[in-house]
Amino acid sequence: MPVAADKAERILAVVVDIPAGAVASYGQVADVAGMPGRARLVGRALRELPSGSTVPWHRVITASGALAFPTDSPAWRRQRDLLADDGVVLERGKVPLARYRWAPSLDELLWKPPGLQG
DNA sequence: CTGATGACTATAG
DNA sequence: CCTATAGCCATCA
Repeated sequence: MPVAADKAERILAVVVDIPAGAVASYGQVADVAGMPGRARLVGRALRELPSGSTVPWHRVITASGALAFPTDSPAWRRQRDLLADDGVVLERGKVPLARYRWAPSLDELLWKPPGLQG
C-alpha cells in the first residue's frame, strides 16, 4: 500500500516548487508540506514516483547535504547527474547546502494550502 | 495489538 | 569523518 494519496499529493506539490539550482532536505519538504517529523514519509512518496514523472525528486536530499542513496550506486549517480543539469555540483560527495539550500518565500509557503485561507 | 522497516534527523563520543 | 543511539511515524507482516 502506497502513501495515502492526499499526503503524497501535498508532498509532491512542495517538491515541484523547488526551483532548478536549489535543493531541499526530506525534513524541510515535510515541514513545508505541513507534516513536521515526516521526513521518512517524503522519502517513501518519492520512491513511489512513476518513471515518467516530471516531479524533480532529485532536488530532495538528506539534511547533511548527502544524497540518500549509497555512494556511487546507480540511483546515486542518476541523482547526481540530474543535479548537475540543474547546475548543482557535489563537493566531497555532498551538496554545499550553504549555497544551494532552498529558501522558499513567504508567498510560496502560503500559496500552498487551498483550504487554509489565511 | 506487536514488532520490523525505511530515499530521515539530531546528538554524542 | 565515523559509528552508535535514540527519536520519528506510516506502512506492513
